[in-house]
Amino acid sequence: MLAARKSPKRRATKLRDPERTRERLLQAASREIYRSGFQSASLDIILASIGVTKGALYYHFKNKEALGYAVVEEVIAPDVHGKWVRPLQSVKDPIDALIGAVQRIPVRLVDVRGGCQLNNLAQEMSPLDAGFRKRLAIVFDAWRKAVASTLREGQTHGSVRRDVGPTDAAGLLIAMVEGYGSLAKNAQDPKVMKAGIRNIVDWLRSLRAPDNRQRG
Amino acid sequence: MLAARKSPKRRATKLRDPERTRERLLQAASREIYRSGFQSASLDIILASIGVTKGALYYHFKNKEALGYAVVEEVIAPDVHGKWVRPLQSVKDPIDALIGAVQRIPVRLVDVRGGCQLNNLAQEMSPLDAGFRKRLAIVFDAWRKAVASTLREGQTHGSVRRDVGPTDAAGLLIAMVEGYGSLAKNAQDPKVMKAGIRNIVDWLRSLRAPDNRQRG
DNA sequence: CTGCCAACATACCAACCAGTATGTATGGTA
DNA sequence: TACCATACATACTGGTTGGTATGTTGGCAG
Repeated sequence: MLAARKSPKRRATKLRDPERTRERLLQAASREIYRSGFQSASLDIILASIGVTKGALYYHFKNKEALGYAVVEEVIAPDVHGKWVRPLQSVKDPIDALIGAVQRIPVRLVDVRGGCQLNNLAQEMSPLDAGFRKRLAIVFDAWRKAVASTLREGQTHGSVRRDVGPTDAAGLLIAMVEGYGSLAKNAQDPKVMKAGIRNIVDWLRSLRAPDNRQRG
Repeated sequence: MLAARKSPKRRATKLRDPERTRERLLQAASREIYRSGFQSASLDIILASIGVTKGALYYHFKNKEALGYAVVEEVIAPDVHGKWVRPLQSVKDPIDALIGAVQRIPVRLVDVRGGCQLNNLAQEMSPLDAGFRKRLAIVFDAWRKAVASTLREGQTHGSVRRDVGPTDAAGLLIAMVEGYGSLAKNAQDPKVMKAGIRNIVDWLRSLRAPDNRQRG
C-alpha cells in the first residue's frame, strides 16, 4: 500500500495512462502477429511482452478480432501511408519518387525474414475473414491509387510515357514488390530482395518518357 | 521409422490399404493446410474429413510436422513440377511455353481465393521452421531453374533476347506470378489475376528476340 | 474525507490442441 | 489351427487457447 518501491518521488501527471496502454497493446499485437500470424498469435504472449493482463486487453478491445482489426487500421495502414502515399504526394519527378520509395524498402536480414506486414496478414486472413479483407483492401487500394495518381500526374507533365496505364502499372509495381518480398522471405536472403529492387528500379526507369528534357 | 513395405503379391481385394490411407491423409492435410494454414490446421478436422482417427495418422507420420513436410514433398512439389518444370522441358519455343504455363494458371474465383499452395505455406512457415523452409526452397529452386534453363536454351537457339539474364528473368517471372496471386487473393477477385496474367504475358513477349524469323 | 467510476489485475473456465497408451481386428505365415 | 505383425480405432492426457466474472486500486468530483 505504502511501500512505494516502484513509484518514484517525481509523480507523473498520470499513473494510469489508458491511451498509452492501448497503444502498447497495439504495438505488441502487431509484433506478435508479424511473427506468428494472427491465428497463431497468442494473447497471453502479447500481454506478457508488455506486462499487462487480460483485464487491460479486454477493457480496450472487445475480443481478439477487434484487436487485429485495430492493428490493421492503426498500425499497418499508417505505415503504408507513410512509406507509399505521403512520399508520392506532389513530387516533381514521379519516377524518381517511386524509385526512392522502392529503394527505401528495408533489406536487412531481419526485415527480409519477416516479410511485409500488410502482405502477411492479407495472405493469412483475407480468405478467412471478411472484416480483415475489407480493411486490408482499403490499404492496398490506397497504395495502388497513390502510385497510379503519381504516374498519371507524371504523364500530364510529360515525364512519364503516355502508353502505360497508370492503374495497370501501379498494380504491377505492387505485385513485384510483394512477389520479391515473398521470394526473399522464403529464401531468408537479403540478396534476393536487393536483386528484386534492382529489377523493379530498371522497370521504373523504362516508364520514363524518352524525349523529355531531363538532366543529362 | 519407415518399414520397407514391398508388396510381393497384389491382392485383388484389400480391406486395409495402408498406402491409400497415407495418400488420403496427405490430400486431406493439404486441403486443410491450404484453407487454414499449417499452424491453424487441426489434426482432428483433417482426420474427420476422411473418416480416420489418430491411430491411422500417427501410424503413418511421426507428428504434425512430419505430415506437413510430406505434404510439401509429395503434394506441392509434384504439383509445381507438373505445371512449371515438365511443360518447359525440350520445347521448341520457350517464350510460347512460358506464356502457355502462365495462361494455364487457374483463375476461377475458388482458385484465386485460396492463393498458391506453395506461396501460402512458404509465407507462413519459412520464417518459423527451417525444415519447411529447406523443403520449400527446393521447390522454388526447381521452378526458377526450369524457367531459367528454358530461357537459356531459347537464347542459344536465337528465339530469346541475349541481353536478358535467364536467372534474373526467371526470378522476376516467379515474383510477378506470386505477387499477382497475392493481390488477387486479397481482393478475392479473379479479374485482378487475369489482368496480372496479361501483364506477365506482355512482359514475356518482350523477351523474344526481335530479328528472328517467326511465323507471321 | 467520501463516494465513485475508470482502468486495470486476478482467478477461473470450457473448448480445443497435439500427442500417447492401449485395445483390437485383419490377413498372412508356420 | 495357432500365431503374430500390421493397420488401424478408442480413450485419454497435460497444456494452451480465447474469453469471462469478479476483485482491487488510483484519482477526481462533491
